[in-house]
Amino acid sequence: MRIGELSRRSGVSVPTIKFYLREGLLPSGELTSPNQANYTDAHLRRLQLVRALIDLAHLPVARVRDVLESLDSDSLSLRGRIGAVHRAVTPAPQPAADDGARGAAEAQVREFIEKRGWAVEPDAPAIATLVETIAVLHSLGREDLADQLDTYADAAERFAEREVTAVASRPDPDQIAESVVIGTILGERLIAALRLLAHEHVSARLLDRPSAPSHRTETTE
Amino acid sequence: MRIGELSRRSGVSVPTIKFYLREGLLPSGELTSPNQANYTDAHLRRLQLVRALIDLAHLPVARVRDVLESLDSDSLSLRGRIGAVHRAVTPAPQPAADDGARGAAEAQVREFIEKRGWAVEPDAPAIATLVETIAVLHSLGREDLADQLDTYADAAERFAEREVTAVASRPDPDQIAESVVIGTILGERLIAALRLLAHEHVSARLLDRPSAPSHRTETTE
DNA sequence: GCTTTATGGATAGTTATACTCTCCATATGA
DNA sequence: TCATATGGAGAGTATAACTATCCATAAAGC
Repeated sequence: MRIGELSRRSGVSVPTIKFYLREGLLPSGELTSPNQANYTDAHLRRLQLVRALIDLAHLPVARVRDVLESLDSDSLSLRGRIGAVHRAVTPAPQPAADDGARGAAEAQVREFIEKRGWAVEPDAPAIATLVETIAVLHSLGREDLADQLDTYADAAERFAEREVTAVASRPDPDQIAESVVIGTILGERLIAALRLLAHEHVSARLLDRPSAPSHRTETTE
Repeated sequence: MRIGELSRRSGVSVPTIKFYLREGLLPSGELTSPNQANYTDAHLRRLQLVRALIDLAHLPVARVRDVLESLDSDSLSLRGRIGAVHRAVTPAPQPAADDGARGAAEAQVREFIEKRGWAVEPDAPAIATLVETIAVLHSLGREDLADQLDTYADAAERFAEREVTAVASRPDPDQIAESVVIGTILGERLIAALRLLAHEHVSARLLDRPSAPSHRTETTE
């Protein structure tokens, strides 16, 4: 197919597709003449993935490129791929806590990882995010959340076990690579959305039922 | 304190603080004369919260303003506040799936919520995100993830129960409001970071141990 | 065969966001 | 008293993500 059909089928405008081609988010089609190229279903699929990463996961274009590059390099093992996706997806966090709080958080995280027996590289980008988040939680007085790390980690471990198993069982290496990307990034959105809904449900159950008389914004059930 | 000290103590530059004042992210200090104002520890704290939302949660300034407005309106119940924070935090997702996939996803989500007995408003923003995410998962061939909704929801419910309880037990209504914001937004980062670490750990355990000789981070298989 | 539309490729322009800079009249502090 | 800081307002800047315009050529419709 040519760019027009690719555009129609994906819902992405032709100029935007051209932009993605320039930015390396989409490989160019096979040229049949100097100004005609042939795009395949693989291009369509890739384009859908790009839109998912940009529109749904809100990754910046530069990060999407990083993700896709690691996806296309076939010299990586599954574990290597997972690491590459993590690095592409997790930017080094802007420092948002003061150094004191960060130091304490670092110690807490180190201890936590050791207690858990988690085999992770000490410079994994997620660790920096975790440290910064905990440091901020402490300086904002929500140490209770930071102290529940194990509760969250238990669930995270269960998720990870299922997810890694599911991904590893795919037959085709290309599918594996793509699945890592999709599962890591869209899975996060899924969990976040469900958590918000659960908040609504639980707050309705715990807070409206027992006492409180009339709310306005909400229908009282 | 005056703006200089606020800047030194928060690590935020004076021009940026002025920008936040203009944008309504920070209430102005009490004027003692036409060009002298007095800032308090509450300002410092608010500023730290703003930086956390911007640097750590990557909320755009306009969203931060929405969040803080709902935080400052004291006419809302706890449940109302939670809803307001959700709305401020969850942008309507860009359509990233085709209409067919979205329709199917909508049905799946409706059924799922009913089966769970979750009392949520049908136009909760998280539902739209959930629908769009599931639609994309389907059109990218990862229906297995979308089919595990209950696994994720079980965990989300456990999280929510703890979190809502913790927040509701705060004595001061102002603290409650702020806790909702912090817990909702930073809690998500916490969970996401732990999930990534768990991925690393689990992939090391499941994939390196069984067979493969020595990985270093790359190659082999 | 001829006109209209579409295409690949390149370059320039646009919009939005998040600051950052410059002024100015006034206030503070050494 | 005089350099420095302040509140407030307006203009300027950097970056990201498109969007528009050109052009020579190719395909499609008549």
